[in-house]
This record gives sequence, C-alpha cells and structure tokens, in this order.
Amino acid sequence: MKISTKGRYALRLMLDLAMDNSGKPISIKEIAGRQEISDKYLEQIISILNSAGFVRSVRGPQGGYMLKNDPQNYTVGMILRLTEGSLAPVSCVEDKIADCGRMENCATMNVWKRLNDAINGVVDNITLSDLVEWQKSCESGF
Amino acid sequence: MKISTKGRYALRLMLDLAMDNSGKPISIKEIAGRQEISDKYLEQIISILNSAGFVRSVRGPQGGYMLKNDPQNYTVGMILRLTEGSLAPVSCVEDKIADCGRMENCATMNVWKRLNDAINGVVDNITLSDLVEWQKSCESGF
DNA sequence: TTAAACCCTATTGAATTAGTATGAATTATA
DNA sequence: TATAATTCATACTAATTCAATAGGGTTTAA
Repeated sequence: MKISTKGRYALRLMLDLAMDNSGKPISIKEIAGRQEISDKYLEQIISILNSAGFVRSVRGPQGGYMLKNDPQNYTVGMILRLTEGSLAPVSCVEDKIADCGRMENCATMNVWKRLNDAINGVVDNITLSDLVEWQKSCESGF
Repeated sequence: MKISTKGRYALRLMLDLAMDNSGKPISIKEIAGRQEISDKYLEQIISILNSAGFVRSVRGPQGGYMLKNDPQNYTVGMILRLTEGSLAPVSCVEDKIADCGRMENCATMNVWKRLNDAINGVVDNITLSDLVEWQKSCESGF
C-alpha cells in the first residue's frame, strides 16, 4: 500500500519545474542534482510525463524541460495516476471494471469504495500551484 | 498502491467469523469454501490473526476459529495493519519514523500526510460490526 | 565540429506476492 | 484405542514488480 519512487519522484520533478519561472528549460541533470535522484532514472520518469504532454522538452545544449501548462492545471492525482497507474486500493473499484464476480461480499466492497473516495478526494484537490505555495512558505520559514 | 490479498482475505475472514453467532468454532475449510479462497493460504493468514489474539482457535475435530471479542471491538484498520503492515502511503509518514532526511521537500510531505490522514480516517472508523450490518442489509436485498 | 542535452531499450538484483507442499501436533468420536 | 478432522509450523516456488543501471542513439547550440 505504498506509492512507489516513480510517483514520488514524478511529483518532486513537476514541483521542481513549477518552482522555476525563468522561462528557460531545465535539464534533467540539474533537477536530479537538486532532488538527489539518479538522473538516468529521472530520465525514464520524465519521458512518461513528456509523452503524456505534461511537459515540453527542448533538445540539444541548453535544452531541458518545462511545464506545458500553468501549475494550477495539474492535480497531484493526474501526476500520480500517470506514473503509478491507478490509485484504487483494490482493482475492483477501478473505473473501468464494472464487476469482479463476487458482489456477494458487498460489505468489504463498501470499505474499498470509501477508501478510494478518500484517496481521490485528497489527490484530486491539490494542484501543483498549491504545492508551490506550500514549498515557498516552507522555505521562507513559516 | 494496492491492498494485497492478504489484507483483503483477512477482512473477509473476520467478517465471516463475525457473521456467525452460533458460538461454535468454524473451520478454515468451511470459510475457505464459502469465500472461495485457498484453504492453505487462509491458514497462514488466520495464524497471524491468531497469534495477535484477534481470534481463538480450537484444535481437533469440530475445531476451528471464533472471534475473541465482539465485532465492534475490531476496526478495519486493526485488521489491515496487522496483515498488510503499515497503511502509510510513504514510509516517511509512518508513526515510528521521525525524519527521512529530506525535510526540504515539505510540500510533497504535506501531500503524503493528508493522504495518510484520509486513509486512516476511513479504516479506523469502520468496525467489524459495521461490516456485519452492511452485509446483512446487502443480502436481504436493500 | 564538439559536446551538452534529450531519447530509447535492454538488463539486473532484490524484494514481494500469492500461493503450494509437506508434515507434525492435537483431540473428538466411533 | 484407532481414526480422522482439524490446527500448527515451516519450507519452497513461480511470477511479478521495483528501482535502478547500462549503453547506446539523436538533436542542436555554440
């Protein structure tokens, strides 16, 4: 019942990009250094974000990545679902799945539904710009 | 980010025991048959519940297991944490851990804390007797 | 032309998952 | 007392996932 490094790193990566407002692309190496994450591993993760259109890449020297949209357009849920896959605590409550063949245990199903709702309620209501704000107030010592 | 079969089976197992009020022990085989779970695997799971004192065992023929306490004394959280281990979405927010060495990313930490609270808020506020009630109203067609 | 960056795919060691398998110990009952 | 039903204990395993590492190839600014 853990979020893997993939999702956690992706979130830190996106926050790192969101914290920057220079307008210039930021290289993997730079982010990996700041976040103390293997740059080769980060490359794989950002490629997922790239092909999903979450970031824009600039190749060649002075290249790197930047957010494609404004921070308030990304929820934590979007980022985690993209990198982690579904956040549903059991596959039965995943959107696509209608039935898992054991509707007789509806009581436990109810638990998973509530858990799922609670998880979604958190991740779908925090945006990258919330994270930026939190991070800034944190770094300034409040 | 999934609850494993261990936790899910444990919950169905405990609910199965809670649904019974005959006062007689119920065998693994019986439960395994009803729940369509491998009895050998269930054995392993119930042994965890047994050594934690959640259930009482009776050996020999006509033996089996029964709940040690009333259903309202077990929360879903107790059962899942025992069988799954911590339900914290990242190890940083686990009770025992004070610091994970990267307090600089407090923004993402805040996400994990909220997620943790949301998860605990669900599982710690549902008891086995809630499950029994849900299950009964489900089976009766409401 | 060079080198800094992104892009792509394969490999790997460790851990976890979801069970199987085997047999021992206990005990009600015929 | 013999049998069989049950719990108890431990070892094993195939498949998958995790968290990287490795080794290149492609693009492009300077």
